[in-house]
Amino acid sequence: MSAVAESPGSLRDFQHSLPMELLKAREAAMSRFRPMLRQHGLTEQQWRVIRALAAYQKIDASELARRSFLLSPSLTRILQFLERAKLIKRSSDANDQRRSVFALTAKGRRIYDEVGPDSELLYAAIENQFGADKLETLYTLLAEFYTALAESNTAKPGQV
Amino acid sequence: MSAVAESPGSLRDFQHSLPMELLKAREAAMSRFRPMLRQHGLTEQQWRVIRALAAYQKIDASELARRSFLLSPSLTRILQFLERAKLIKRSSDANDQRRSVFALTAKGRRIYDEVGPDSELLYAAIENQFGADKLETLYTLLAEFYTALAESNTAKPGQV
DNA sequence: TGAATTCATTTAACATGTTAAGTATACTGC
DNA sequence: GCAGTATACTTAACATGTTAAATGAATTCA
Repeated sequence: MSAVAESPGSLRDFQHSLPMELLKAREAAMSRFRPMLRQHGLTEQQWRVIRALAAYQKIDASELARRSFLLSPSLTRILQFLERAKLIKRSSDANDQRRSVFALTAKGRRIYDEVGPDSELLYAAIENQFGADKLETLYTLLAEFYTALAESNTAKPGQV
Repeated sequence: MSAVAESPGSLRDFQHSLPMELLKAREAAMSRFRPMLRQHGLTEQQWRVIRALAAYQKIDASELARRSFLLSPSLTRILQFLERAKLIKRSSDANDQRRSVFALTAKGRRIYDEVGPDSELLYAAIENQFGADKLETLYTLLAEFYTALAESNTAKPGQV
């Protein structure tokens, strides 16, 4: 009984697992952003952190983890990297010595202002290529999926 | 001019970047599979490789990379791991000395037969919770997205 | 046929993902 | 006010992601 894929059209056939389809779609998009980010010397995750910081000025690591959807060990390393690169500045919360709060430096904001437009261009190209309406539908469906499943899940990235 | 998020409802607002939404949806699903796989001593990626091998008996590394959507350096390491764990067996292609071909061992097939049903249960739960029809729509949309973008992309995982 | 090129896989180096454990600070209830 | 517990990170260890380069075997074609 060698388990060659039975019922080839079935939803959960190999190649058709949901996590893999999500991964493939994500990679289709990321393969466009990654080279651009790399030219600015950033990884995808570093850019997510910078964006979060650009939007909120001063937030602590926990909040950053939630907003950039990173697990705290990854975030710790990324913050160390960005700090050494002088793109962000760390200070400590006076009311709670456990917390560190972070903010973009002038250099960090400069990079944000440089990368932002490039990113918008790529998004626009994707929207154009796939169709704005379908993209909207996809966003909605993904959000619904996330919500439907997240309710009964325990731990998720960004929820340290 | 501190760049606090303008137009909060816009499609490309922070938190609403497409790669991140795809990541979140994927994580919502994977957070269910990961603990189950871990109980069997497998990672997600190792399981993807085993599934591919279960479906195709004997395939070379390039084909495996395509079907499990892994980059070749990752696949190399995973194959070394699975080989040491005696779940797969490597042999060399007589017609092309550059290629290695792989197959599940008896032990490998046993694990496949054990994990498969557990995996099906989790899929069924997700299908149940999100709705089979919406899940179908999501699959379709993801495939369309992937196709629409992949055409003009150059390199993708699994395409070494 | 043999130099040049392509192809399949591996190695290297660094960044992130994932789980578990550690450290220090804050909080809670007695 | 202090023991016990919870919280906010950080470190450790191992697996994978990502890019570039290396190695060795096939292929091409002058």
